[in-house]
Amino acid sequence: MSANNRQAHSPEYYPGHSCEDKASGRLLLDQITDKWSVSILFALCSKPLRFNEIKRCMDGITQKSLTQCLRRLERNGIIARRVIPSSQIAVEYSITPLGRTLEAPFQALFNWTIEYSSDVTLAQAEFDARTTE
Amino acid sequence: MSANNRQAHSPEYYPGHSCEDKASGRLLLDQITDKWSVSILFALCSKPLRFNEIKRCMDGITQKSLTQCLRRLERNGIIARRVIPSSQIAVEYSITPLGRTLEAPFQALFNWTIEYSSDVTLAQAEFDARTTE
DNA sequence: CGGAATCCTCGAAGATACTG
DNA sequence: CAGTATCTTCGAGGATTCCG
Repeated sequence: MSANNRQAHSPEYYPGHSCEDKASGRLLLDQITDKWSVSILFALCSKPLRFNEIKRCMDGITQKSLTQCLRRLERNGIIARRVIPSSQIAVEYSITPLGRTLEAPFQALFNWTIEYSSDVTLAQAEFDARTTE
Repeated sequence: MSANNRQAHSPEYYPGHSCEDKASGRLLLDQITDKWSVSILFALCSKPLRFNEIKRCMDGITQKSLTQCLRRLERNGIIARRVIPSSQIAVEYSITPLGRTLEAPFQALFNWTIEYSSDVTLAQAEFDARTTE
């Protein structure tokens, strides 16, 4: 807001929040807006899924990446991991109440991609044409 | 270098079913939810800024990363680049109408990080305690 | 001032193999 | 089935230099 002050080492250009909010906010965003997390969260929003079920949805993901992503989401309290004892090991992942609170913001972002994807595509084409000539 | 040895990374389009929407949506999300784009967009929401002004805001960003990020945002039609002829070259970056439509979804996400950061921190502490013992 | 061009590193992500 | 354990590669990102 009132951020006309320019300093070399402590930029204060942020509307309404302090530097720490901004930095930690971005750090947290990095944790949850990565390549797969949004898709995984959406998948789990409808119903709990098992490891390989998720893997099948996220076509192209490796087991390692999926494991890492699920761990991070679990650590951040977004999803829950439940081991189902049976003849074959089964692990069910489900969304937590905290994870539910992310559904709306993510949906808003996703809706944006749907609504404006054509505008973006058009802008890309124009940019590419402009820079190729 | 030969492309033979290189594993083509898996195609992102999947025939037919509902995952396709999410996949393409994710591709677009990857373009705009990267490490710096959100912060840059927020910065430009208040007012247009010049290259080094943005650089000063994004503490820690390198010139190269900033250039790449600005190019991508410009290509996607989110921001506009305007060269101001003067004794010294000046380049002003501003948000486009299309970019404006992203402000609300991003703000929602950012507000989430503010609102629930303590919950996440708590979840992390519990997870770490659980997995250390 | 606002970049482009190089060089370089370092860690994320892939491939593969093994296990409870 | 749901992972772990290694090894390797590869490319994004940092540091530096130069330039209109």
